[in-house]
Amino acid sequence: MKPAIEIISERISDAIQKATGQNVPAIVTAATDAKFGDYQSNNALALAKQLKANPRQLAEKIITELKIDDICQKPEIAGAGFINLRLKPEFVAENLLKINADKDLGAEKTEKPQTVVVDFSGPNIAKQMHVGHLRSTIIGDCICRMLEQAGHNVIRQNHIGDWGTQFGMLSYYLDYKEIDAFLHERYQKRKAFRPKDFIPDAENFYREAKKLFDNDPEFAEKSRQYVVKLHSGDKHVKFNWQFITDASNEEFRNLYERLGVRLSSGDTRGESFYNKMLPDVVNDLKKVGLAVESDGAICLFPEGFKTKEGEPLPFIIQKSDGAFLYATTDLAAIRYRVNELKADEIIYVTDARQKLHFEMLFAVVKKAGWLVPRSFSEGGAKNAKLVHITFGSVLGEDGKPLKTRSGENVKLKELLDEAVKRAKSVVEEKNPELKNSEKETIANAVGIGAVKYADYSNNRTSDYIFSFDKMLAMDGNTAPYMQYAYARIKSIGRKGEEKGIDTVKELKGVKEVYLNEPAEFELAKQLIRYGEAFNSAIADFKPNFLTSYLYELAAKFSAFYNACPVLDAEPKIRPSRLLLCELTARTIQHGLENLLGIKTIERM
RNA sequence: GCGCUCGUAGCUCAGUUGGAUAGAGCGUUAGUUUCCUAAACUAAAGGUCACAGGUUCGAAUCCUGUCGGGCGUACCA
Repeated sequence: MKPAIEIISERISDAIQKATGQNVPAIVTAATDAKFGDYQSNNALALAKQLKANPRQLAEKIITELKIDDICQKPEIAGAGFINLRLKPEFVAENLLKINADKDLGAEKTEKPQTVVVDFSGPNIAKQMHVGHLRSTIIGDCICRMLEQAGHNVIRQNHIGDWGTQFGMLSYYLDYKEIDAFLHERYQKRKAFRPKDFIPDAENFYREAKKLFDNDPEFAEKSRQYVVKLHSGDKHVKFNWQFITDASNEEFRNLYERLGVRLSSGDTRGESFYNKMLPDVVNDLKKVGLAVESDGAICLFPEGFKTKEGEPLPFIIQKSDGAFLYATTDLAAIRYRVNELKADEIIYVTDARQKLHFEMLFAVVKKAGWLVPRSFSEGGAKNAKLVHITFGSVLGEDGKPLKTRSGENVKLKELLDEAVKRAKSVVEEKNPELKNSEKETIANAVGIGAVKYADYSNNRTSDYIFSFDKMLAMDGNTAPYMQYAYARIKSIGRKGEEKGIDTVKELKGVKEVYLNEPAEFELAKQLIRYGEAFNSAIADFKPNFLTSYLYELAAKFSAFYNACPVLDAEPKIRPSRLLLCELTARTIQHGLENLLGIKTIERM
């Protein structure tokens, strides 16, 4: 089902074609001010410049050709040449019934589904996830959910850091401290010892190992040998590696589940997965003359990148000691995704600091011609599209990157625990009579939802200041406000039952929609715009377009709720009001749960 | 040094790609409850869109420069 704004755009385009012979895309936006109507077209202003015509006269010509009386009232020309459009209540009412019949409430499917690989989250094994992983994980998940909603074939890839020197270091440390024997024993009795219980220890081990690595040359040397051993498949070292990897993955899965992020073990393709492909990556690039040696390292020099000294900036794919880098792994991953996963598009969700790396990476693979699957190298298949989606940092109240008092990264688990704890105390205060299990459910939904919603509601590209107080506030654009609006609607259903009103039956029987009260009409117009909001959110991968739509919806619902009794309405209009409630609840639920992965609750 | 990015109300942030008198929330002030969850609603006050030029019918948005913050810039990811 097409959003109103798209139908209007098409009509405007046609009218311009007829009036001027110009074939231009329509410029239609939501009106900047309610007094100008619902939508406005600014085409006349833009065209007048090109055609050296008077914009108001041009607007006149356009609206005489404009066939839109099935949707809008008579178009008005205002100001310098704006065409203002006001939706007809009949059109809104009819659309309300249409979205009621649509399980996706007007969110459109794409005409050409693509295979899209989304690379996100990417934590490191042997370490707990921290705030630094929050944004990639949840923004990446939201992007996947939106693409899936649009009908694309989405392949999630969790590029975890499970290889490299830091692991050799840790693995050797286990032997050095004779911890491995302990592990072996425990690992045999898995039931009594879950690998994830090991993670907090692993982190301390990691810290100590790092200290030794930096200060003890012998330890450092041994660590490097362990990397080589792992590389060559040494059974003992491999065992240590596997144990830590399993433990970490279990920990990650727990967090993803809590966060409502859809990432399973099947989506994991860590650095280790690509390890065996790395020599070929380097050799193939050498063969075609793109990779050359420089200061002992194997590098590529994509055009347009400079060092501090103004020299060509290298993209290093093999260090002078022979080791590979993340650049090498990323190259191997692109090949795998293009050739094996058949990606039409690859999306990377990382923080903005990695911008340069991805610009260089993309330049290199384009030059190497790796974006066309090998089986199509004679031509035919088109280049896979590469996209780097960036985001800003999470800052503390002091405006600096969020850290604990001791200067460490804040653990994601602890952050979520705190949010849930705070939500719990609010529930205790507001609704002490609820069962404890329900309080827990509410606290989890609200606490975790608040953290996610706060992130989503900020512009993805800018930094934001993390504040429990703000994200858990009941006023404003927050998860609790959205969840509260939802819970109130659900409460109407329950109250109706108590009063002996069969709301389900009345809803099924609704044939006519009454939008006579301003609050009803405003809410209805917002409801039919869900598809429009979805389209703009997915176009730029900006979740904040969705949250601001949902917030406006909830605000309009609250105004309606205050102004218009539902259960006590006259029998004639009650079904119509129930429909407004029902559609609001479904839209909030669809947006929150399907697209943002935030739980709604029946009661709070 | 060079590159990227940001600077919008006291605070936290939007601003749909160049449109009309720049919008929300918090906070402040003033109201609303015999009524479906007041975790709500209604309204008011609050702005040199960092600064200075330029482009044009029109600029928070585009171009140039200045000031200020953040990030990146050859073997970490």
